[in-house]
Amino acid sequence: MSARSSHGEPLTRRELAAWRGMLRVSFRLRRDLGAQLTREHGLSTADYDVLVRLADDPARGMRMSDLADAVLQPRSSLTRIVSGLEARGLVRREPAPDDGRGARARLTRAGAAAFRRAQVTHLDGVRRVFLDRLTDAQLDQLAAAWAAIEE
Amino acid sequence: MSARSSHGEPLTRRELAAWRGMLRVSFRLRRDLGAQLTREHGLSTADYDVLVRLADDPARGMRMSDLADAVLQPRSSLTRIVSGLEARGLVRREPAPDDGRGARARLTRAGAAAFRRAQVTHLDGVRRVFLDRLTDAQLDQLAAAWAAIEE
DNA sequence: AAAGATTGACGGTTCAATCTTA
DNA sequence: TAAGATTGAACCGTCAATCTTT
Repeated sequence: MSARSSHGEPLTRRELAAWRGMLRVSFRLRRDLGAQLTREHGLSTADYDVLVRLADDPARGMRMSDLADAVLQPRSSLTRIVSGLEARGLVRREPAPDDGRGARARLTRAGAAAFRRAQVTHLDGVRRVFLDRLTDAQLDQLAAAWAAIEE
Repeated sequence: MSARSSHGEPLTRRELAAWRGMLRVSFRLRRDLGAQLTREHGLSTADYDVLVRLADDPARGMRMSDLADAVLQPRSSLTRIVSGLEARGLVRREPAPDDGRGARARLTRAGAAAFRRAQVTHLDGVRRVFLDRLTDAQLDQLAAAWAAIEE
């Protein structure tokens, strides 16, 4: 039974299987599903993540700063992503109503429609390569693990 | 009890927790540990992955094509990565002994030493942000999930 | 013709510096 | 002075085209 490694030691077999497995699976899935989004909808994974958040509240949109935090991107990356979406007419920028420094990003009608279309094929992909291969118990185990890691 | 979603439907709460959690955790961990590698050792995550593989057999090294498959990178990406490592004296390229088209990449003495140094702080990081927060049972559950996903 | 590997060009990401308003 | 946001420049990763050897 391989237990746990400590400082200076290599990982045990059990630790390696859990850690390298996550790296491999998440890398491949993000890459393959991202390629599908690009091929079929012209969206990068980062684009899609932003649309997901904006679709939570299509009427009000979101403050640029909050949006950046929500999608785990630096402010500057978010600016590029939103600029790209705006250039394609999927998102509109508006000055923040209460704070002249800020800006809000909001889905356009076309953006909402594009998102709904992309979401259907994307979620089908997530089910096919991830959810359908796991039992209900495994989904709960994974969720518990993520909660433990994020405190 | 939320069961399973199907075509055209949004994900259930259980499905969302498992899927989004993995995306968030793997993205953050890869990003933060990668930043530490860059800061303290001047290596990208991709550099480190290549060194890990080459360190498996420091004497013989590895065929470029096989190395690319092992680290899940396209051939062209691997060429860039190895060129960078070679420019810093950590890796050496040699013509394949049996096949004039091929090339082998092999760790230099300095490369092996740099890898051992980086590995210590990297594995400490992996333990701190990932392994130490999970029970033995959870490690086994994760490993089983990765196996199910990869068939 | 096919396989191994590399290169040119492009898009995406990020840091540091900058601009604007509070 | 600080916060919100953007921009310039550099870096990385990838595709398509190319070169070399089989």
